[in-house]
Amino acid sequence: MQRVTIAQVAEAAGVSTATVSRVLSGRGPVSPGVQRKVRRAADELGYQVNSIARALRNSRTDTVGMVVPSISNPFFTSLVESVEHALGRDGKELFLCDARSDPEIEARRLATLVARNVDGIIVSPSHGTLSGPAVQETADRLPLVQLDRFVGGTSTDWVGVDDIAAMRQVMDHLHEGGARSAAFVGSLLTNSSTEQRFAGFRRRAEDLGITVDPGHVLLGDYSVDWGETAAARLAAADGPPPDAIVCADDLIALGVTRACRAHGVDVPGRVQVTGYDNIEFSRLGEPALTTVDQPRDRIAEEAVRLLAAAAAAGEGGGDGRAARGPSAHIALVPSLVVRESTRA
Amino acid sequence: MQRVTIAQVAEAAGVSTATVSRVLSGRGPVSPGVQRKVRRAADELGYQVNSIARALRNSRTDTVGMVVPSISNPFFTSLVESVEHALGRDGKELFLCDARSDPEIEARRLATLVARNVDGIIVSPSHGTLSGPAVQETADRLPLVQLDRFVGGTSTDWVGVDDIAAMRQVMDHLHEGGARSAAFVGSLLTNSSTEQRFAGFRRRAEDLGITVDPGHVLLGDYSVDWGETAAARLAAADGPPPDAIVCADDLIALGVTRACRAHGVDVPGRVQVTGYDNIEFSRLGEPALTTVDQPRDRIAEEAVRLLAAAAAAGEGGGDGRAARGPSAHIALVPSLVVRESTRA
DNA sequence: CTGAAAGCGCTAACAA
DNA sequence: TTGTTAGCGCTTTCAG
Repeated sequence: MQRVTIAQVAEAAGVSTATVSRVLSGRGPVSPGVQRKVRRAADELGYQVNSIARALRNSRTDTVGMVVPSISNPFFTSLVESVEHALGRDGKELFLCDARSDPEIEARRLATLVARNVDGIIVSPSHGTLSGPAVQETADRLPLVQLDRFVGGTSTDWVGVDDIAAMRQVMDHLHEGGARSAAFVGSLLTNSSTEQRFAGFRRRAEDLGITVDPGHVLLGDYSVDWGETAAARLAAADGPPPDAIVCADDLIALGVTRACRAHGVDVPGRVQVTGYDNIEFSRLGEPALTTVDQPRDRIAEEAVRLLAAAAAAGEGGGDGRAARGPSAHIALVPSLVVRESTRA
Repeated sequence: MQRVTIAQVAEAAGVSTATVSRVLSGRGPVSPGVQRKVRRAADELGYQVNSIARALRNSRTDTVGMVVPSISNPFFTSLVESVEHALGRDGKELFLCDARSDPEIEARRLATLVARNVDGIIVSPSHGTLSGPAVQETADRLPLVQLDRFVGGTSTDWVGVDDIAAMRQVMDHLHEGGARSAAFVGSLLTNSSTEQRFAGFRRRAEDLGITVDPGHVLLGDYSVDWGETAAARLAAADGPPPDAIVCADDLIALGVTRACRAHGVDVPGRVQVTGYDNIEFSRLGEPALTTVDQPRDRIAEEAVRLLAAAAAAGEGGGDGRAARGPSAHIALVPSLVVRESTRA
């Protein structure tokens, strides 16, 4: 069962391949009678475009590549869903890649996407510095938008949230709940999310006079396990424990609350805990997490818009990248979702 | 910045495009000296294959398409990870599609994958019957393997677990824990997972003399919300409540245990609860879930193997599909993971 | 061992 | 309105 080509349809309909192409891609004038004939022949033969051939000819694949640090992190999967949805409206497809939080794999993925002639790339870089070269190199060849995280030393469009502002809200809320000291649990400072969130945390803590013991800053990775470990360390440490534990994401916070429960530490009575991202499971912890909601749909929409704009500019303006103006940095404002892990 | 083509490399190296192709694709004999020259030229120009052109020429994309009902279900994301990993070893890429549990979207996705000339398709059909036509039609054109779920009336390869055997283990375990009656919470019986699991549940319950009140079979969808709702309904129903609640997946079970906690129903003291899939979050519930672990890596490996075999058969044996023998049905044996939501 | 040339399936000038 | 033709970038006979 060979695939049906446009030539076979043309023969069956008694017209030229050009006409078939015009009918099926809906471009160019064709008389209604011929249109019907062609369509019928195509249907009968079960014709389906060969989008590889079309892509080669048009040098456009109508596909956008997306690279995320980890597909098993619910935050990224929901971001992927939002992006896919936003692309769907433009009739574009998404080619998804998982970098496994490894800049090398990430670089390979990016190269693959370039080789596959995707029309643009959306990437949430795994590493705050090591991801730089590959991201920049890719951006030199294709429209590229960084999402959520970004990497230093690159000049590309970026869409994400204002982590500093978010942390301000978190700290103010904890302060109102009576927190006088706080701990921070995040990942190693090798990605912009943690960096920014930590910076925001530290800055606002200072403003509010909230104490941050140097031993109360624990950096590991974005996982439930790390949250549990970190909480255990805080419990075991000398000196007074913190009134609040601010986590760089919900997975960590879920681990922290779990460990607190296991050790009989009351949340939020004894210690308040906050997460970040508002993943679906954040309300399932015990107690349900107070967290920061990122406007994923908006983020995705903006990213898709920027990509489309870049693609348009690239087509018109001669040699692509260089033609565009300075890169856009769009920071959306996240909102605090208060649940039961903090004191209202 | 135009993309570098093989022709430019050829010119720079002072050889023909054929030679460049031979060097870069590693096929055909080329003298070492020329090889070096070509490679250097390619590096300097920053050449990268155009896999679209290559795919058109070879009619092979080295890409496998995968369609899952929902990318936000952690079970499927981990299955995706396993598949991607298994494919990576064969130098193949994964094109992932989310069907949003909608057979129509699913059909479109499948058609797109065919149009894109993927080398094969792995699909976990959204619906037990409505997914049929599209899956069968796709399977007539391309190597296709159904994963985890399958759809009636199709003859394609399938890899999954033996749900009946799994449920036997679950029921035996609950029985040992003293269960005399049980409820089942699943999705509407429109996919094979729920069907099989329910069948296994019912059959073993009968064998063991465990009572199943007709009102204690609740069907909704695979979500935490539905689990909560179902638990509330069970609590509100007349008559004696069940000793055990068997859930068709972990999300539902998470919802059920959450609702039990909210209503002050002791798990597993008052009622035992089981999940299915062993997603990462299953151990985070309160209490941690007893569940069924699916051997995802094995499932993924088998699927990839079947796909490769089908592709090989298709190439050799004239007209693809029809040439192959009867389809393979591989049911792996899952294992029970006992945690705290049941009585040991 | 290397080069010339055909062609994968499609679309877009250009002609008719 | 329709057909003819060239060519996207690559690989692969077939000659040399």
